[in-house]
Amino acid sequence: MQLSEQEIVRREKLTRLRELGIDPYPAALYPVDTTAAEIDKAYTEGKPVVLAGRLMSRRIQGKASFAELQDSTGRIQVYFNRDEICPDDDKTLYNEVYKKLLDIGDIIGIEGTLFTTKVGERTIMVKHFSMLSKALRPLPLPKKDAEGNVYDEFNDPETRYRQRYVDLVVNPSVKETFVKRTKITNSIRQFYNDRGYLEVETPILQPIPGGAAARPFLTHHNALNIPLYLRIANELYLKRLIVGGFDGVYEFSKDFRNEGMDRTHNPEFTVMELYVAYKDYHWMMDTTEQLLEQVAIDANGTSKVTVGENEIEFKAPYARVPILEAIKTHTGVDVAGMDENQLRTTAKTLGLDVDETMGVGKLIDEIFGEKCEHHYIQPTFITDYPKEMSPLTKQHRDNPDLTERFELMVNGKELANCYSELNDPIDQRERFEEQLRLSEKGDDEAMFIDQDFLRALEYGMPPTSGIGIGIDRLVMLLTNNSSIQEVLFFPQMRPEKKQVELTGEEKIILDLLKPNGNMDLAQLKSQAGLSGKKWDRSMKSLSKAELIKVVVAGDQKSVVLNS
RNA sequence: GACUUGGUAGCUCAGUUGGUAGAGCAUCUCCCUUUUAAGGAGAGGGUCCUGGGUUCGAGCCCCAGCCAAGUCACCA
Repeated sequence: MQLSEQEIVRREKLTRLRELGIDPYPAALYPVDTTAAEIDKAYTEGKPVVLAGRLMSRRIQGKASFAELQDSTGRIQVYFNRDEICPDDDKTLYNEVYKKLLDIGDIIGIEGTLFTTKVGERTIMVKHFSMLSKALRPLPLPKKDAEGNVYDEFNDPETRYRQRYVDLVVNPSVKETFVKRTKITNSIRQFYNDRGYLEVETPILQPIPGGAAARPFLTHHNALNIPLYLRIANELYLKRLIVGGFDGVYEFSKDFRNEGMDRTHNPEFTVMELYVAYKDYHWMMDTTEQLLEQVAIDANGTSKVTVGENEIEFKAPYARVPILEAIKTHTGVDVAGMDENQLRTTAKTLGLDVDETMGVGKLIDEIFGEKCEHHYIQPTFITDYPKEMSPLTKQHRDNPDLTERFELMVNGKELANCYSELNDPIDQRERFEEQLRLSEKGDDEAMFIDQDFLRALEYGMPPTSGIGIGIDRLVMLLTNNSSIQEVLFFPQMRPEKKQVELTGEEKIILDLLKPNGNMDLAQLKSQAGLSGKKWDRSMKSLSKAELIKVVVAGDQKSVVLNS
């Protein structure tokens, strides 16, 4: 491995620390009794404290030095004075260990007392310090001036996502986002638990990927010798639990979809799904607006949130607009009652790109998506979707062409999706069969038929309302982030390319091959002049790294350089 | 998948018409006992993303590729 100058220096310091009898990675616990935030909150002049954290900056002035220590709660200034740390004649601990062998990024423990400097900064006067973990790589060092301007910000998205640990250490706002994410999920749990709903866990590995229309990830179980899919949704399992007699169940479901990635899509993402028996979608609207108001307040202290240019008010109640009315409002066209051909003509008139394979449902969805969706900045329930696009939803009580479904739009995007769940097993079977026909027509997103789910429905499922809330999108809204990668600790990335390190022997072989690109094996071996063992090892590792290939043609063996 | 932009020191970034690779911070040496983007003096540090090509000469021009971001397409 090629080390940078600074990494070499830090490794040398590691050796020197050990020579001085200091373990740079001690095993014993460190008796921390406070945190940076606690000190700030309950400051008492002269109070003795013990705390630990990462050294984030240093201002050395000869025999005294100020530094900043960062723990999980924030930063606190610490003061190292030579004669405080080394009261005797031996000044090694200050002059050498502190000044020379400690680096920014090292994790240390300190014992000291609180005091206030001439400039008025609350500070810890260090009496003893301990090395707890030596950092061998230098951290990026963003700096902030008195006005709060950040200099040398660590902001390259690729490095930030690949090395989130570094991002978290140096960018406090990143940490805040993730703390808020947990506050949000905790708030939802609290809200549902208070109402007596049960948090459950259902299979992630599913033999039939049901409950949504999406391309699944496929894997294989060796012992059973069957294909298994990573779930694209957990809906059908939660409904089985409603059949089983639970009145309310919810799950924070990590779902997986094998589709494109962009600012709002990651291959794995989180949906909170809730199913409650004896309720309908009107009840779910009432409940959801209450939930989101509470969650916004728990996360930010207010029901209002600024998202990009918009201010969004999560205070209940939210507007409720039937989808056909939304289309009428934003296009001037009343599409109610139109057949497929009329809708297609309408869509074309509106300048939309539609084709012959689209049915009534997809056409309406397309018109809404292109012409209406982006208008709904404030939370709005769009209701009563056409039947064709909702195979798991109960038919509308007043209109057989529609379903009892809503999507919650916020900031021009879908945040949640809810149905009065279809519980008529015969209707459900017919809708699945319709999906099967779509699939045979070439719709690769049509749903699979889950026979066991149908069997469960045949035993009887109470009328039930279910909702799925996109947690990543909710967190994006409540933390004002426009990219899903900013709300996932470890967003999916293409793996970094391995740096292939060649040994001297491997380089000799490659250099011999370079002029012609290939060579007779025996000739190459004799020219390389390596021992049998070294030859063998080098050739194996070069082949494994796919740098060379051995080609056998009858008795003729030759080595080819891969381009 | 298409297009656009980017990849240069540990970090953030300059780099002119193609002519020996730069700054700030960080690092190292020295000075400095209440500083805070501490300060002062000096030094070291580079696979210019990778591989080809053009050229006397490429960080810069051309071709191919890798990685990322953005936009679009796809995606309930």
